Amino acid sequence: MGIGRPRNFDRDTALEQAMEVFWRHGYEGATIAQLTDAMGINPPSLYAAFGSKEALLKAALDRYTARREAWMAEVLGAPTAREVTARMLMGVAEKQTDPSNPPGCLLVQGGLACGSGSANVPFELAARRAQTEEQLRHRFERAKDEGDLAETADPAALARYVSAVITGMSVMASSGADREALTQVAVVAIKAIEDQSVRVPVAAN
Amino acid sequence: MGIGRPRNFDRDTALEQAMEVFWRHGYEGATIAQLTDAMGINPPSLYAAFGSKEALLKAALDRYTARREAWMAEVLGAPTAREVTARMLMGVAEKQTDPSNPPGCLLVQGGLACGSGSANVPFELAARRAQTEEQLRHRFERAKDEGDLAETADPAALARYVSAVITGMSVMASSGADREALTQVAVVAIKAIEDQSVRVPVAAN
DNA sequence: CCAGATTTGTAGTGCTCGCTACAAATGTGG
DNA sequence: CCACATTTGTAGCGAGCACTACAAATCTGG
Repeated sequence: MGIGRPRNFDRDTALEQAMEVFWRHGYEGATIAQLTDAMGINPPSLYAAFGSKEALLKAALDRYTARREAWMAEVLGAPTAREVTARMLMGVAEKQTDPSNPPGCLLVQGGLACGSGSANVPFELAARRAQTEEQLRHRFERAKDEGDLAETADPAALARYVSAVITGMSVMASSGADREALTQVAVVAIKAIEDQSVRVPVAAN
Repeated sequence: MGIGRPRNFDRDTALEQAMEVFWRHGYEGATIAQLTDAMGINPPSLYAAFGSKEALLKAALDRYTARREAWMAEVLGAPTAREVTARMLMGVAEKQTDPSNPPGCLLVQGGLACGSGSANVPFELAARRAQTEEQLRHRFERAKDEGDLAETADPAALARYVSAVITGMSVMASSGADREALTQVAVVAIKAIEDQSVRVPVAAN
């Protein structure tokens, strides 16, 4: 009783290529032919390894979010809410214009509106975007506890705000905005957070 | 020589329904069957009246932007940059959660990433979004001339920022955010503009 | 009331979609 | 070296896509 013929492609490498296709064309815009072509395999291999087009997307989303976790941890480790926001938005401006990836964010480009047959794809993407917002909210709540954010500040509202700016930057990037344009947006956006930060009088210390 | 059988549907009414379908499902997600069903006509009538699916989308986009022109004029008529931004963002929060329309903005929901056969649709949408940004930039340039914005303010950057926030709010709305959540975002976002506004000492006048 | 012009509804067209049946190929265990 | 398990490439499945050929229907002008 043998173990069978071994597959001759690397699952992670293939998934990486699939992610790029979804990123560039969206879930519905990406065809199986494009995917298998980019992955360097044939349709049966794709279905044996991932199950379906939608399951392949979810695997790609998992890979995408997992890759950003290390960076997110670094961002959230900044000492103040202002610094968290600054690192976040400046990092986003950089990452979303990284020429080694398609522009924008997979969680947005993947598909905001889909046909009736793929109605749950937008929900899947929205749920993953919401995770980032929640991480920011927790961080801002901590900042408020630590006295870093003003007593009147609303951590949930601030997190929603930063999340919205990130999404807006993502759409801008996907439609051709360059790094400088995104950085300008980030710089302005940060001011709204500074406004709610407790200013430590540096000279007085 | 007769004039022919009269069409028995109203072009504008049908276009209105088509716009809703594109808004809800995106360009690629909307099928001709869904469109003709919503419009209450048959495919040959659609093609005779609009030419093609893509031409129908463009007609819907024209209708969409034309409808917003009156509102935009009112927004841009506000006396200060801060007030323009406030009216803009608060209005967006309201409009994008108007239950009589699909949530979000057609210029975003229409399709950020498309398949290779519809590659110019995202460009078409981006160009129309850019129009709003340009209107804001002109208004902010005027505000700077009028001394309403600080000398150090960058009208183009501010316009890009407001445009990005609008887009971010649109995506949030499309994924279920309610009016209150969007309003919170707007309130925070406005602070970044206030920061660059020249404060008129009210009590001193 | 007829001739010409246009729209209508029916019923498809060819094409591409996501997905899979099948047999040859390639590995391991006995 | 043979039996078995799994993957591979080919080739094509039914379904749904955007779009249209066609003839009946409905108008106006004479």
